[in-house]
Amino acid sequence: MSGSQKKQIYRKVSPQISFPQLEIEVLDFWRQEKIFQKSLDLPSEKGEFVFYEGPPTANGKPGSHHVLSRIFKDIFPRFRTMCGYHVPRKAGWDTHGLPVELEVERQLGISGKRDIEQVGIAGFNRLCRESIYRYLEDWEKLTERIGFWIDTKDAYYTLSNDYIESVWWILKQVWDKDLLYYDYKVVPYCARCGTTLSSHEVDQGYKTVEDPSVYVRFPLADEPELSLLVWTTTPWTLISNVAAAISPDIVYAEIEHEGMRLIMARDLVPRLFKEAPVLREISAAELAGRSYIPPYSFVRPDKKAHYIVEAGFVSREEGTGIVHIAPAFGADDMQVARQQGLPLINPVDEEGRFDKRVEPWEGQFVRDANEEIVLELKRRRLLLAHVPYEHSYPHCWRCDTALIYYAKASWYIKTTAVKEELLKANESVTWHPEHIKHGRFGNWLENNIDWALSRERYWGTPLPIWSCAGGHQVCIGSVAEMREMAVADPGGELDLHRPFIDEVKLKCPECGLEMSREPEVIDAWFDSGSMPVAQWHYPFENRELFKKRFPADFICEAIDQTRGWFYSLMAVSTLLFGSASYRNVVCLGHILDREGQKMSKSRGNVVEPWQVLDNQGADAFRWYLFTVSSPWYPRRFFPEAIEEIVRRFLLTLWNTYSFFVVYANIDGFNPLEHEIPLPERPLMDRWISESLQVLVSEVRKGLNAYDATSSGRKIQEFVDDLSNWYVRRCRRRFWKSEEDNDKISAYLTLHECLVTVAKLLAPYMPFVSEEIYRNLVKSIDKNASESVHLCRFPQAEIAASELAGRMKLARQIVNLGRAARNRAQVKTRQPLPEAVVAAAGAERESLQGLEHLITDELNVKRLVYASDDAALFTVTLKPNLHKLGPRFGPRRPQADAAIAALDAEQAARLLETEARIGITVDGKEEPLAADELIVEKAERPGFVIEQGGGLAVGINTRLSEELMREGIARELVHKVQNLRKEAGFEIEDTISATFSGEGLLADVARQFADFFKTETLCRDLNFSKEGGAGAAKITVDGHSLEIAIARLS
RNA sequence: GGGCGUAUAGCUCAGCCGGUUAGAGCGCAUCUCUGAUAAGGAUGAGGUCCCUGGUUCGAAUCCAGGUACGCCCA
Repeated sequence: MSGSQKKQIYRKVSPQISFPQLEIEVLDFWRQEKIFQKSLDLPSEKGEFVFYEGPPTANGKPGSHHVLSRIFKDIFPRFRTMCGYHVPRKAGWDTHGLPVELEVERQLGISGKRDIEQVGIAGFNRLCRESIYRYLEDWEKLTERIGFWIDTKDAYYTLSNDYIESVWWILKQVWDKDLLYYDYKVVPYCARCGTTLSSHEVDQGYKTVEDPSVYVRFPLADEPELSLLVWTTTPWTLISNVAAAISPDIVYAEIEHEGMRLIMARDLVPRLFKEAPVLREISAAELAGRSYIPPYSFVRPDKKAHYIVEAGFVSREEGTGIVHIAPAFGADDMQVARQQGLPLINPVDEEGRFDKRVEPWEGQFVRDANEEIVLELKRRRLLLAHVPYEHSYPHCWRCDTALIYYAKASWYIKTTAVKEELLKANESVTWHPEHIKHGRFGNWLENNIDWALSRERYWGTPLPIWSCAGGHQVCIGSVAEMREMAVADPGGELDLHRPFIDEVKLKCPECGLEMSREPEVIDAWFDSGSMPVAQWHYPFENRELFKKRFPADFICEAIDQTRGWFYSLMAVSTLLFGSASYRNVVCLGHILDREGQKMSKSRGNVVEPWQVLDNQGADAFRWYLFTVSSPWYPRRFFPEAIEEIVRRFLLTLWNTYSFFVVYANIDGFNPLEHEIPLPERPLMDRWISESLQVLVSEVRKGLNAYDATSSGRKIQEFVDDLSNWYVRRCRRRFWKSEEDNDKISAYLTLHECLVTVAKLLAPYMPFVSEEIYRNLVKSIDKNASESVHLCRFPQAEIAASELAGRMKLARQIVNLGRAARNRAQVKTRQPLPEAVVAAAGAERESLQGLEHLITDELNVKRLVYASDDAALFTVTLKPNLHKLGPRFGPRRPQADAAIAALDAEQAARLLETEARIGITVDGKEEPLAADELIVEKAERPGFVIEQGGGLAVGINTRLSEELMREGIARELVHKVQNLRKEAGFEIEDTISATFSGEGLLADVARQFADFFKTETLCRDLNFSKEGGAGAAKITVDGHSLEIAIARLS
């Protein structure tokens, strides 16, 4: 029977594999056969599993950090699909907002709102719309290449009219609940972009900067020789000063310093001055109400100002205990001003520049004026000290300009009114990792402030609020409503963006006057938070669909979305429905570079994903990200790390698979033609099959709990066992010539393992698992699913027995034996007479049936159990602290001593026979049970012994003549195998061999001719005196022989 | 200043409920095996388990305080 004449059942598999190449082929297959669509069309007995895609801003090329979130968004939906759920995956794109505008500003070479308006809003917004699509192709390409199955054909776009209309509807609901209001507030403001930033935007731009901190003197009006000492880090706000705040809880003091009399908090004096005598103490009550001479008087206040007020927020830790108040530029200041009826002085325009009232610095950006203001104060001898102050200060997350706090009117959503509901909604969410729930996210909700919704910008969802000169306002909730109320219906298709929407005038339902739209657009975060509703154009369409797909079972984004999308989703759905829009969140950590720095475009340390995808492939990339560490930990990433994955895991798996295919093709083995029940298969098969079943249930459990990491690691361990123990130990069963049950069992078992592993791996590594599945299953079974992704996820079928433990024991013994052999310095190819295992009765029993495995692996003739330990080992006794610690407590040292005093060997024997032994502690008899002591054995000379894990294995190295000759025979086989390999023969090729020369080697060859012929597939063995041409000379232990081989078949 | 997280071998990471000699992979050195493997195996070098204190018979593990780093807030 020659294998090569049989039909090749499986497609030939090369051990030389290019995974990227393979993946491209699989992608083609998916595309052609519409496998993703088919997976959505599968019968779904478990119902819907709802996934929401957090819309990325396609405002730049995707990087490796996007790969991370996109594959985690992929794995769980794939898994759920295989478990029988219907998992629709609608893509989405975040298309509005400042980033887009900035990109266009750059493109046009303009900057700021004035420029934009000069260009014209219509043209500008048209460019914004176009800019969105520029990178979309890159995103879609990457998405497909990494195997992220998401429906990009049916994506939602936040810029679409339908989407906007849904957002309007949401805002109308909020309006109707009276939660939308317009108010002055001091807000973080980017003067360059001319816009207010929401708190979650501010979060993204903190940077450490150095500002001038100044100590300034405010002379009292009625006592100019006595001054208040005031501290501030924003000198430019002194121009807008209206009051000085003190704390009723602080004791103040009058001090003398360089001839000046100053007032400040008593306890802070030593921090500022080495030597400054306290003249007297002053209570806050004494100071309150007194007037002082303001540092500047460019602007005349319209109300009483420049006196001392009391306020709660004044710090006793920092500064002087007296705080300068500029209501236009500080939230606390504004609050005090409201309470005290103080005026608001704001000589700063919307671009952050002083207006003409501040003559010396007119037109200067306020922060840039700091330095000159400090100098000017110094000239007037109002400045006492000027100390650089390093602190974390917010910057615009996009344009990097330092923000200023600025009194502005804008639209707010009163989220604080639903704070309790937000907290309640959060309780219904399962967070991974758990600590986010009551940590970062929970705290954020606890400290909730109203959502600053409006942006004085251009490219965004327009605020659907119109107002009239009569002071009336309406919020419209649909396009139809707008048309109905319009003075003149715009007719036809209307782009709901600015400037077109601004041209729509409404008739005031109350006074009949013409209403104009409020010019603002809304925060793009509100767009993204609206996606559960707006992606369906709900409630105008898809009412049923929306109900079915709300809330999401699963969402996944990086940790920076805590205050971003995670919050906006939560806030919108709570405002609308009073509940959360997601049930499970996987919150990913950031990807860091080799040095542990966050990857970002500005740092220039972004690893191009294509580099990895082209060299190592998507599966390796995915596997690395899934298994290297917990997904919520920040992880360092560099391309070389992926190479190890390929070598250690992918190739191991691939070669196991290729091993199967090579031999199954030689034997024409088709698993469908055979059936051998597991209990009738050899022990090795039962062992690996049981391990597989344990693996299946663990992986299922893990993925159900959104834990891809530990499940993945377990699969990796299994593949290692499969390759490096099962296949290695069972090789001969595959290439022996008899086609008996033993061989069939091996094939069946390996086939089952590979197929099941392919299915387990499908959500992780969708490409290679597809290849393995299709070749091993689909090619022999027309009725099988055409893709592994259309299969059901494996389910554990049999319970594990004690086999795993037995195998572990055997492998431990093998490990010890190998170590012993190594130390004995005898080549493994040289058979040795025996291995001696010292094992307890129970252990011996559990090794039954595994002995040949050990002898074979160690290449020894027999396995012997040491009947009397004392003959092989010296014995020492140790206390079992686990037991004796609790029992003796503080008396343990004495107990230890008593144990040390025992005769170890005698005691060990006693323990074995009686299972107990007595010691005396503090004059008291204390009987010890066997498990309260640990018996350790040490090597005795004469054997090479290794021990560990309570086991000991000795190798007997005595060599007989016969064993020596057998060793030589194996050496000859080995050399000939190498010759075959070098000659490039196929594994199944038969050969003829001619040995030339006389002496020990030839002699051994004759003696072991049969063995030699079987091992090397030699059909024709000849001996001659003289070597022919092409013969190779081999040498073993100083003896030599020439060998020539030739292919027969 | 506050919150959350992290800190274990040169690198990447495991170490549950406190327990005996703290592990794995990669890398390095020595040896070895091999007709599936780009692999496998053995041994070795390499550790202040971030620091300090506490609880305990016993702490990498629990508690408190601190340091460093990351993210977030003020």
